[in-house]
Amino acid sequence: MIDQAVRRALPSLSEWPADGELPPILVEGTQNPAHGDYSVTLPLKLARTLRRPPIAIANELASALTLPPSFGRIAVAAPGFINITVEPAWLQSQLRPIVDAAEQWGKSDLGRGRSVQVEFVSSNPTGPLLFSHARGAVVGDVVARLLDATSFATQREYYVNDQGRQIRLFGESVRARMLGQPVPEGGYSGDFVGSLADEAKKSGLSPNTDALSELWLKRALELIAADLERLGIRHDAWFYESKLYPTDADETMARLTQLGRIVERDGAIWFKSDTGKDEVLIRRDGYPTYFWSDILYHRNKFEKRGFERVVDVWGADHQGQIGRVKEALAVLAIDPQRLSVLVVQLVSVKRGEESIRMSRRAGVGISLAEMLDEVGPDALRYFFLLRSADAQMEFDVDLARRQSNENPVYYAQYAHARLANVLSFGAQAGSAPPALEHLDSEWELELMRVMLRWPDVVREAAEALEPHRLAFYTDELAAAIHRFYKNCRVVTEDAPLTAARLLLSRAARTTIANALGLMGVSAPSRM
RNA sequence: GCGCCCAUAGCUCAGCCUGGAUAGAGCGCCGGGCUACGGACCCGGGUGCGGGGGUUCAAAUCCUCCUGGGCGCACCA
Repeated sequence: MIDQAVRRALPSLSEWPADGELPPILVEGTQNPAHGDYSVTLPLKLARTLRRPPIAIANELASALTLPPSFGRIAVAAPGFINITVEPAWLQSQLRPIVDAAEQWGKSDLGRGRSVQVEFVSSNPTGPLLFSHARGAVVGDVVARLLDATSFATQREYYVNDQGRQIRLFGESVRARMLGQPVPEGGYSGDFVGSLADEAKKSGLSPNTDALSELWLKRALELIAADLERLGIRHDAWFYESKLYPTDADETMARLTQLGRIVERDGAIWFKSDTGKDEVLIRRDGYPTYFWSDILYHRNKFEKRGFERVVDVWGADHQGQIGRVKEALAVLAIDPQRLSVLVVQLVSVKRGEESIRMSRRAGVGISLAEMLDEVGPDALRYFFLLRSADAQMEFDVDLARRQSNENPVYYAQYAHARLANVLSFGAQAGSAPPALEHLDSEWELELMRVMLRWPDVVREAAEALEPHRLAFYTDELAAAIHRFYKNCRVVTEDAPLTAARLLLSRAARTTIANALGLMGVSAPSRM
């Protein structure tokens, strides 16, 4: 709204700046409340191109700036800021709409129904999920929730590697176990293999490798889905790699051959890259490489299924593949910009004084289920969301399982529980028309200001694909709620004031419930 | 050697994309706070942008070099 007002006022400047010279963001929030709620730094930025003192530009722009009458006050500050302070009356008038919007509060039509796919987890179905998969799972899920909340038609997909040499090893490993033979080279051992062998024997399944591979896949995916379910995650689609053969593969191979991108060498089939580093697509032994199936899979997403955008959530150890997948897309005349790859950095686990790195190569296997037993889904999710995905992080198990003020997830949940409690306590208070104008203490005004940022937070987090912004916002909101609660008695003898504070409490509860909800963290009414 | 990520308070991390007015939060530490809706709370206390150049009226933020950590660079998965 303010942004538009600024844009409308611009033509009044004696020297109208070219549109292309305008920065994308004209209005920003201030850090210091003394400067008001919003500030416009445009005069400072324009000073150079207009060759005029910034303060003069600020004065001219400010005098042309018209805001809705009750909205706020405009002031110019040296060396060329335009500051805007929102009026309490305007803040107070926003409470009822928030309560009425309920779970819609914060949602927007940013995406306007455009289709986007979020592909995440997609871990090889070797068995139950490991803790090392959890971060990507949470990040992907919350990205999908953000896209849902901003009106994208979102699909959550899990890509299943059910093709290639590994899948044969599954069956061979179970077969070996059934027959009491040694584990095949590169094969698997352990509880999962044992239980599958038992199941096959009981059901009278013959030790046939293909059938056992199929059984493995089925059971492994069930376990994975169950682990994800406990984390509050459900995929809309499970896409099997084997679906890409032979049709997609043949079509794509024909296209690339026609484009002169295919070369045969040393018995293998290669992709000719502009980088000078060619990549194998089909190995000498006839099995496709991951690169080849990645190409087929992404072409399938864009061309066959018509997603406008695709978000892939990958682990840091797959970073190197981004460039070549995008190159292949470009060669196939698919705009690589339509693919966003979120790289989630590695997590190490800290227990006591000991820190263990969860890299795939290190082969450290703490199962996700085990960790969920220990810390629960809420703490797990919230901890991952308290870091930006592109920073390595340390997961402190002792802290996550601690039920005390040291654990940040309780701070936010407690704020919600407090509001729920005061609302049920206040329900007995008689109804009176709320005296909104009495919500004028610093704590009440601050709480309203924080609440009203919520839709911007959702939109910006969705645009940037940065779910951690939700967690930081939630923490800020919870702080404002706690301060309000401590300093403003809600239920009092003063009925109109009580009604007003109850309305504020309802609006705040709506906001924090929606914030926790978008993160997939529960919002308990008592704890 | 090449590519990507990271380096901000004692610790764990936001802020960087889109430069702006005294750089933030949690934990830990010290000191305070309940006659009333839940003390898992609130209030006060402070030290910091890894280093060097550069661009700019203005740099944690942009460019560059360096240092230190992580992950890749397979006819592995």
